Amino acid sequence: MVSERLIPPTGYLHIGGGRTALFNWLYARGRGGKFLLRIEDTDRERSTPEATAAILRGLTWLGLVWDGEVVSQFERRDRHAEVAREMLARGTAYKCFSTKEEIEAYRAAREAEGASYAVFQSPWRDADPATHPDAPFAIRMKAPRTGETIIEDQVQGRVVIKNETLDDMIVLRSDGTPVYMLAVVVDDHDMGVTHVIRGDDHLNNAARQQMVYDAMGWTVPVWAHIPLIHGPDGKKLSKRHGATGVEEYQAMGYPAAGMRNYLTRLGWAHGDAEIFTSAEAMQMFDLSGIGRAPARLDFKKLENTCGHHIAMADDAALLHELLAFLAAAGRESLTDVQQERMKRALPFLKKSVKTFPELMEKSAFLLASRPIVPEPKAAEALDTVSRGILKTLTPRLQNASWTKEALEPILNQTAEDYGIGFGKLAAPLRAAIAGRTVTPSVYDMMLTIGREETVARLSDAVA
RNA sequence: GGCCCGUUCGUCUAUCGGUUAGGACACCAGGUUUUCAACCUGGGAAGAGGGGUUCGACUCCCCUACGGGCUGCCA
Repeated sequence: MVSERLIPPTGYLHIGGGRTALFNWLYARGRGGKFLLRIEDTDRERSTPEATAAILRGLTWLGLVWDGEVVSQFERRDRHAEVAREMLARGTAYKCFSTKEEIEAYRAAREAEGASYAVFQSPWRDADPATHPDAPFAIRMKAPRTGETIIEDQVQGRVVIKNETLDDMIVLRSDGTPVYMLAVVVDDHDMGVTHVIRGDDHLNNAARQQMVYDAMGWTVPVWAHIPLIHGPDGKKLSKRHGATGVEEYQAMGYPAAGMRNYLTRLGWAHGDAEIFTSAEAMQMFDLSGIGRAPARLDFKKLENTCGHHIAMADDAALLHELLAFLAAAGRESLTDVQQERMKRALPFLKKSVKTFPELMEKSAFLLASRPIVPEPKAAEALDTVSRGILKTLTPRLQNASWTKEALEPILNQTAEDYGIGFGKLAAPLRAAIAGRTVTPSVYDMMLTIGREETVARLSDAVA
């Protein structure tokens, strides 16, 4: 079983969080495990229903379906407090009456003494309960002060932390609310999480969390701390790099399968495998293939990967995803006629396109409706001579069977009649059919829009 | 400041002591072609620096430099 924790502070699924979810998903699904989802919403100011909804939308778009109900960490706060009290009863935690001021004074004093760092050592750690004042208290874990805590990490290796560098972490605040570090451990234990795959910003925290497992006598999960994703400049990914939210990528027109493939390869490798389906990824994915250095986002490679996936996609599924993209991007949807044409065009269009916006761009000829207004450059291709050629061609198309095999001889013959190369004929045809100079193949366009529409557009152009 | 993690072509990476250091993206050149793409062929491009260990280091150890993380009654 595998866990995944996601924090919804800014109301969207960060691309790094998306990749972490993806790794968890691949690992769990590839081994018959469960992919569980928990929203770490104990920070009430940053957690809203909208923020949570955005995260679920992002995951859903990526195709990462989770098992069971989404667990709210905040709603489990009573259970967290219960565990804190149990630690108290077991003697692995104690009541600490030190105030914030006292703690600060302690640290300041140690610093004045020239200490390079100061772990707070509470005077209440071994105090006789009889001396406890009637005052608010926090519950602190009684952490070992000597020895080492060893994290056997599947990605980072064996990480040794000296216990003397860790203070007695507070597990329950003086207002009775649990602290995140306790909540994670309790939730993971209660949910039966066996593998914790998360960002390496939690690597140091793992030592303190492991102490909680030990204090409660619980089985420590398998740890795997993966490096974070950085921006193209190597710096931590932030807003100034542009897209950081998963949903932005949908709006930019990247197909989900391509995103998954790219994100899987970002920081993970399996020999020379580059382009693969999620099913294949599940077979190959392993914690040992994860790199230890942070990886940079490379939009060119993302595009290339997406191009492969669009080309591999099933036409019906692709059309469906295209419509979803249009909705996500706030663009106008396709009419029935446009959808019909799109279905005919997809088999050839998908081969040369990397994103949905590019697909739409190349679909301009099929999206357009009569009369086609040529762009200036296209209009130049419709000079008097060219229009004469089209005038000759048009009637020849009237009764032709609408297949490439049937059309080819007709166009070739027309070009020959005028003593011109095929290119000279294709230019005005492009202008008349699409109103542009850059289009898909003239045959593909004609077959897509059909005979009636083709003849009509040609007639319009020479009228 | 302290502690922890990291560093192979521009980018993502392979290599798990012995290789002409491989692949992919990107880039450059050529080819194909009805335009743009796509596609095909070829090319340039890397072990942060310095010490060790070893017959032999990209691989193991140490130091330095540079990145990143943690160090909270935040998550």
